[in-house]
Amino acid sequence: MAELLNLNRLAYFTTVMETGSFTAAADRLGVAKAVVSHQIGKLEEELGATLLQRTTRRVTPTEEGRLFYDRAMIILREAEAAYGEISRGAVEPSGTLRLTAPLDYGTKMVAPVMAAYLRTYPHMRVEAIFDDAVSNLVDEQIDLGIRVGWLADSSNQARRLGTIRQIVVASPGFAASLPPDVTPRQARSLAWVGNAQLRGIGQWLFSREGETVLTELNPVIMCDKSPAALACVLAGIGLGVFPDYSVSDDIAEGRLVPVFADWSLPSGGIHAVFPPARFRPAKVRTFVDLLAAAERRRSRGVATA
Amino acid sequence: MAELLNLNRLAYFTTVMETGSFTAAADRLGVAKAVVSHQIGKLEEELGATLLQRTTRRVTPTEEGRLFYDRAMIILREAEAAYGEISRGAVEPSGTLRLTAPLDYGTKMVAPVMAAYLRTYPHMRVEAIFDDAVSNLVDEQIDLGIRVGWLADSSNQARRLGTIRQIVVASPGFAASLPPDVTPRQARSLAWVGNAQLRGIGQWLFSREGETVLTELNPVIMCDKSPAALACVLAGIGLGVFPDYSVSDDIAEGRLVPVFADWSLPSGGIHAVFPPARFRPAKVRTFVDLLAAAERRRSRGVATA
DNA sequence: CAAACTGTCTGATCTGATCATACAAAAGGG
DNA sequence: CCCTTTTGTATGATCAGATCAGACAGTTTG
Repeated sequence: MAELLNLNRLAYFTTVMETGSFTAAADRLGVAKAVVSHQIGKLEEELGATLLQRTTRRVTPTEEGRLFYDRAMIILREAEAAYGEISRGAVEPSGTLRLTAPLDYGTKMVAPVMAAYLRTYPHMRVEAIFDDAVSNLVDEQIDLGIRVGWLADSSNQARRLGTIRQIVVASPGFAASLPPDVTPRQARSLAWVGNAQLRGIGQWLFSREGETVLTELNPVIMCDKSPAALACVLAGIGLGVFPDYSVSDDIAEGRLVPVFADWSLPSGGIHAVFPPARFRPAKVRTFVDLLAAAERRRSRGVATA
Repeated sequence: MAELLNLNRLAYFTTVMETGSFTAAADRLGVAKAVVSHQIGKLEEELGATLLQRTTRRVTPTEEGRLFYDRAMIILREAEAAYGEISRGAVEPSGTLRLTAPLDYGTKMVAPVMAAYLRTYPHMRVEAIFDDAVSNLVDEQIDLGIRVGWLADSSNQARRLGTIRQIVVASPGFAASLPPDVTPRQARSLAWVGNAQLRGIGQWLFSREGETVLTELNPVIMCDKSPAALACVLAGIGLGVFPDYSVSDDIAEGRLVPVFADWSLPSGGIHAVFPPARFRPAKVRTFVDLLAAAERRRSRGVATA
């Protein structure tokens, strides 16, 4: 495995074969005649065979030359195809996109984007892993991770797609049972549905026009999965804190109502995180663009609602 | 057709893929780690895509990397095969040997060597052009030319295979009709069969132990093909001058007898001439070796006869 | 926490590709 | 037959880029 073949010389050789002249080949390649002459000489030396019979006037291939030309052309075509395929993949999505997203955000936001993505790029394949907090993008060979909340990772590159607001909601029935002038200050005395998915379980910071209230909630039920917690709130068990995207439909259709609507909780970010790489494949870039657009649409919708 | 792809980097990449490590790849390639790192980086830059995910601890291919590896392996295998095929051709005969030889020498000497050659290298093909004085080896794509007599060409490389002696012969019947003490001095008064193939038609220089006779012959028949001239002599029309190889059989079997046996005519050379080339293919080299051996055998046979 | 190993970076070095020019040989034109 | 043009090659200067040795930061392992 000692000596490497210098494959770059193949292009010189095939060009000479095609043009039938060193001078013409040099022109086409944009180098000096002497370079072509030298490179062909080196190639012949490597092969230990004469490829081209050169009179001062004409250059004709030997039998070896003709044989080698066919092989060289195959190699170059193959190489061009390989380079093209990969380089095109940098422009146009191709292959399989492996992504991961939190379950609730995934079902609400990512799944529709996946559908749109597959409509736009029908020959793509998508593998989605809907799980909260995936360990390692590199080990799992994941192209794209969606993280909602507050980024913990540091080594991965990330792009912010949007913002989540956390909203306190209750079923209309439960909301009606609350005192009309209730504020977060009475939070501890109310019935809460806890959601282990969101951080800051212990304390929540409510704020309104510079006025802030830091309070502990008092979960009467603690669920470790968002959909379960949501189901509890829908059932009228108590108040719950959820990211806007997961309750917006229920609010719009009257199944839930916001509570403390003029107060706000700390907002988190929605981030796309990528494994460390010099270049971002098109399949990832386009998907993230789609998702970001969906996020912008959503935030406008929320803003106007 | 502007930018050339640097195909040499493919070997770096495949080695990293196979060893699964930059360090191991560097070892196998016999270069520094930094070189491999740099070359892979350049390759990824050329492609505009990341091929290998590298943690400090492990290196895993991306989807593009795995895809590209397959293509790269095909290319490298193809290249190795192409180089091998040609390089092997420099050691072991392969392909087609195109040769040219004079008709008479060809039928007597070259044809048997061709037979032996094909027995030794059964997968070879030979194209023989039996014609006297072929114009241009390069234009006709001829690998090997046999020239008998006196070399005129200058630009081609040549190798001397042997010597021809020219012999004056006659049929036994015609020889019997000659005066027993006839010498070349009486040449002009004898009946000659002319052979346009041999040069020096006009005058012949006979020599014996320092004694020389320059004389003109007197052709009663002039043939432009050696075999025809030979047929005339065999028919007893007159004396003829022929190269030794073309009459040795007839002499041995008594159909012809030498005349002026103790005189000699200018001897010529038998040469193998080659088109200008840096390297001589094995198919040519081996054939010439065989022919040279046959010539040595012949000259010994003549010497002992 | 230390040791070993990873891939990458840095600056010096040097191979080898490239260039501009000159040249010999051959073909074509007058 | 001379002259011009065009061929591929030779030459020496120049420069890009490959290579190397060593240092480095990060991770895994014990």
